[in-house]
Amino acid sequence: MTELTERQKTLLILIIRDYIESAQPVGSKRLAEHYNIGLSSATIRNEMGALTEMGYLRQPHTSAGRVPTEEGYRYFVSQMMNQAELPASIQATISHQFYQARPGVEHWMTLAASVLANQSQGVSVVTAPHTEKAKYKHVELISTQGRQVLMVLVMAGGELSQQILTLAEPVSQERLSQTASRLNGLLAGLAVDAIAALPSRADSLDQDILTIITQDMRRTSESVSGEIYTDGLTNVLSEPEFAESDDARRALKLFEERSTLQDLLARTTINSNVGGLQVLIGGEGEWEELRQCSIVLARYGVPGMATGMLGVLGPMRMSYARTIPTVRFVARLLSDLVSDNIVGE
Amino acid sequence: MTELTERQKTLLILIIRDYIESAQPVGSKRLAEHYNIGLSSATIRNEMGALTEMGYLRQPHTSAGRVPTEEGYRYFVSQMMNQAELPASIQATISHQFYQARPGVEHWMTLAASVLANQSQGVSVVTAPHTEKAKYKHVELISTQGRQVLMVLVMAGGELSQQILTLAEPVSQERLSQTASRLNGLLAGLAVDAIAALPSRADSLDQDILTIITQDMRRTSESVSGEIYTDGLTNVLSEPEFAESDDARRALKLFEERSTLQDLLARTTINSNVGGLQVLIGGEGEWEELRQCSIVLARYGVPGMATGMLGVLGPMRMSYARTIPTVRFVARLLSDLVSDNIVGE
DNA sequence: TAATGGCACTCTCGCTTTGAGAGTGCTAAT
DNA sequence: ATTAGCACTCTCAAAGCGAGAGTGCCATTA
Repeated sequence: MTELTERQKTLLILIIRDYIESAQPVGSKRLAEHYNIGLSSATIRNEMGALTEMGYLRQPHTSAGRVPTEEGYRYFVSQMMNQAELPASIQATISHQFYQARPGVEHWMTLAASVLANQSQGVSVVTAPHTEKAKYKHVELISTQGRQVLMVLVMAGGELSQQILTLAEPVSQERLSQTASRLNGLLAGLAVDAIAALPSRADSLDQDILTIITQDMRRTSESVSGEIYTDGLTNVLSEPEFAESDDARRALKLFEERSTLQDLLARTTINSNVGGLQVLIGGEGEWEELRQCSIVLARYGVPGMATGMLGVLGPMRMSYARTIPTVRFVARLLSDLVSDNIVGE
Repeated sequence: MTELTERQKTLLILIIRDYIESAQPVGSKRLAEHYNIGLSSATIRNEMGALTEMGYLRQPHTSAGRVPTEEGYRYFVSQMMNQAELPASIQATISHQFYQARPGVEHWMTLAASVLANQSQGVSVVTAPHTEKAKYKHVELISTQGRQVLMVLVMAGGELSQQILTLAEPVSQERLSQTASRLNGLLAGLAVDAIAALPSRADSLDQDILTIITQDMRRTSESVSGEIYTDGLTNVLSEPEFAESDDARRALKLFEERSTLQDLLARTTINSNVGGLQVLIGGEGEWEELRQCSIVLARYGVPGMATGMLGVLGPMRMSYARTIPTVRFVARLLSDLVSDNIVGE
C-alpha cells in the first residue's frame, strides 16, 4: 500500500467526516459543493478512485457515492488519536457531576456509564476497579436472625464482597465480633495464597469463616474484572444502519450478557495500559456480532493496585471525534478518583 | 356491554391464543380449518362480528382478520388468572437455580431477573426488598487510607448502604471501631425519626457519623423501591410488531431509565398486595410509551418488613399463559427467600 | 502535465400499476 | 339457527418505469 498524498489525506478525512454526519454514501459532486476545496468534482473523482484502489473507500454499488472501509476508519482514527481534547466546558460539566455525586464506587460507575452514553450517544460499559491479586483488608460479621450471618469482606483496592451465611447453629453477635477481630489481626494485608497456606484454626467458627473468606477471595481474584455497568443500550437503536437488520439486537445481546462481555473485554485489553486507548473497528474479525460496530476502550486506575475498563460501543460510523476524547477524559477522571480513594493495604 | 355466550367465550379465547402465536390477524376461515370446532366459517364470521361490536376484537382494515383489542386481552387474562400453574418440571428447574446460586440479595435479584426474562422472552424487572420505615441495625467503619473511611450501614430488612467518607483528619481504626460500637449500642432497632430526635453526642466523631447515618437512612426510607435489576432488554426487539416503528426503543428507554421506571412501579402498584398479581395492558392510558405493551407485575416479600416488585414487560400479545404463572411462581420463591433470610430487628 | 468540463453509462430508489389472495357482510337456502 | 354462495373490499408483492445521482473516461484547457 503506497503513501497517501497530502491532498488524498485531506479528502479522505473530509469524506469520512461527512459520512459520519450524514450516514449516506458521499459523492464527488456533493463534496465539491459543500466544502470549498479548490477542486472540481472531476478531480475529486480521480482521487476517490485512487483511495478506493488503495482500500480506504468502497462503493456500495456501481453508482453510489463512496463509503469508508474499515481500513479507512482506522486511518481516520489514527489521525485524531493524538489531538482531540474534550472542550473545557464539557470537561467542567462532567467533573462537576462527579463532584456532587454521592461518594462510593457504585455511584461513580453508574455515573461514568451514564456520562459516556450521553456524550457519545452510544452504549457505554464500565467495569469496577479490580485487582488480580486480591489482598485481605477487613472482615465484618453481623448477626441477623437465628443462624443467618451477614459477612462483609473488604479487600485492598476497595473491592467489597457481601454474603449471607447460614451457620450450623445460632451464634451471638459478641462471638461473631471476636472472631472477626481475630481474623482481622491475623490476615491483614495477606494475599489469598498466603491465607490458604495458613494452619487451621483451633476455633471451629474461626476456621469456617476463614474457609469462606478464602473462597471469596479466590473467586474475586479469578474474575477478570469488577462488576460491569452499562448504559445507553437503546441509543444505538435509533441509528439508521440498524433500523432494518437485527445486527443491533445481536450486538446489544452481546453487551447484555455479562459473561460474554467480560470475555470480550479480557481478550481485547490484555495488552492495553492505563492511559492508553484502544479502538476496535468492525469487531476486527474476531466478533461476528460486531461486524458493523466499533468500540472505543480505555483502562483506568492504578496499575498493580486496582484497574478497570471503560468503553463505548457504537455503529462503525460513530462520532469518534466526540467519543474518543470523552472516553479518555472519563478514564483520567476515574483514575484520579481511584488513586484518591483507594483502600490501602 | 352485554354478556358473552359460552360459544363466544370459547371463540374469543381461541382467537386471541391464535393471534398470540401467529402475530397475524386471524380470519374466520383459518379458524374453522385449524381448530375443529363444529362450526362453519360463516357462523364464526357472525360471532366475530358480534365480538367486534362488543369491543373485544378489531379489524386492522376492512378486509383483514380480527385482532384483539385491549378489552379482549383483558378478558383473556382475567380468564387465566385463576388457573395456570407453572409446570412442575419448570418449577423444579427454577428452584434448583436459586438453590445453587451464591447467597446474597444481589445474586438472587440478578437470577430472578434472568429467569423471568428467559421464561417469558420479555423484559424483566426486579426491585430489591425495601422497607419504607427503615430501622437501624448495625454500622461498621473501616479505615482505608488517610482520612478515607468506608462506612457500611445495615438496616433491618437487610438493606445495605455503603459509602466512602472523607473525614476532616485521619482517625485510627481503633477509634473508629469504638465509635461504631457505641453507635450500635445506642441506635439498635431505632427508626430514622427516633434517631433524628436523639440529643447530640459529646464526641464529635460520633456526632458526624450519626448525622451521616441519619441522612443515609432518610434517603433509603424516601426511595420508593430498592435497587432495580433488569434483564432481557433485547428479547423484545425480535418481536415483529416492533420491527419497524421505534415504539420498542421508547419502551426500552423507559425501562433503562431507573427514575421513570421507579415512578411507573410506584404508581401502578400502590395498591397491590403481596401475593396479588397485576396485569397492565397497553399502558392503561397512562403511559404513552407502553401503548403497544403489557406488563405483568407482582409484589413479593414480607408485608411491613421488606417487599419488592417483580415484573415482565412484553408486547401486548405476549404469552400470558407462560408469563403469568412464572411471575407468580418467582414472586412466591422470592417471598420465601426474604422471609428466611430477613435481617431481624 | 495536472486539472477540468462534458458525456455516455449504470444503478438505485420511489412511484404507480396490476393481479392474486384473503377476508368480510349479506342473502337465500337448509 | 346454521350454512353455502357471492359480490365486494382491501392489502401485499411483483413488475414496470423514469428521475436522479454518481461514475469512468476522454478531450480540452491553462
